[in-house]
Amino acid sequence: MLSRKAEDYLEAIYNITEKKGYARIKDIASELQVKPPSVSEMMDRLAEKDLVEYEKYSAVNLTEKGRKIASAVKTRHDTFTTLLEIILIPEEIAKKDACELEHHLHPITVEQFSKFIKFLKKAPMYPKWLNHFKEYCETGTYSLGNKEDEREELHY
Amino acid sequence: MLSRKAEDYLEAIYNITEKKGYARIKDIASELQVKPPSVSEMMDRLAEKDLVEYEKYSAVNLTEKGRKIASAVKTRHDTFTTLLEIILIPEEIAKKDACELEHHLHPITVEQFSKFIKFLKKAPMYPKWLNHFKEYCETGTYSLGNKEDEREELHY
DNA sequence: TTGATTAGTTAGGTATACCTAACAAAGGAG
DNA sequence: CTCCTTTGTTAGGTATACCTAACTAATCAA
Repeated sequence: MLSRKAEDYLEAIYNITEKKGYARIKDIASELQVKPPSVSEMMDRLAEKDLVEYEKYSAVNLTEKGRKIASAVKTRHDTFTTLLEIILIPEEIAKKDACELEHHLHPITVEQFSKFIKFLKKAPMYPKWLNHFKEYCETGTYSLGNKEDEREELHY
Repeated sequence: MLSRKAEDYLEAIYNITEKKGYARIKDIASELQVKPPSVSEMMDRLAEKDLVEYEKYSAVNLTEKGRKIASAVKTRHDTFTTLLEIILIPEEIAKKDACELEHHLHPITVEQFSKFIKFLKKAPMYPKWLNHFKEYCETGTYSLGNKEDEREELHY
């Protein structure tokens, strides 16, 4: 089993490689806010598990196996980013919290969150619904001006 | 700052104390699925931080400070249990995943999840809406028998 | 009240994941 | 082509959180 942190490193390498074609130790260190020796150490461990190709003093590449895991982690990450966006979490916080969420939840839970998001977004009323949630957050009520409206709009 | 695990121990002590009036080392160990020495060690650390009262060889009690933290963690736990229930996660998985979710998410995120749940549950359409989500999970569509219905019911 | 059982502690060890300080390799500029 | 800067590694240390094995305290039963 891969540790939470190992997954973080794979995802970071994946993102950096997407952006600039290759990942150096210092890129990974800066992405994950750790010092280079921590990265070196992790690369040794990931290389041992055949998740990265890594020659000392040169760039790091994901193996096919590593790339698959990274991409799965990224998908989970995107799912949770979307969810946090829906519940109106400020971007900076969402970024951090998506990282917390993307590890160690049961695959069924991740899948259900993903379905839930799709379910919400698919409904044509979704934008309106979202506004109502926004309003609910601000005012604590569903009220939309008058009771008639309220009764109407409650039907979400 | 308190570690994720320290919070787990506090919550466990809180739950056990609620149930049987006092918490023994072995109760905590069995609740958290660890061995007694791990509990002893953690109790020393929690006692040092004034979160538990702990005399060697006797029961453990939360201090006022510890009880406050434990109760806050429990509230978060309940929030996430409810959320996982809404998205139809089987109980056993939900139990584990709520524990994963209850730590280290930004307070704003926890608060918004909580508001989100209240928002969903407050709507009179909530039970029907839940059934539609259930159906969506099973069939992948909103269809409810015929197109007329579908158009109608899409308005969530 | 003593002796076995249960409960808890202590000592020592493991794994992860981080750090700093000191050293080594790579690569560009003169 | 050598020197300097940047980059990366190695060595050694820290903290958390777990474990097993061995020992000690507490408790209950005969």
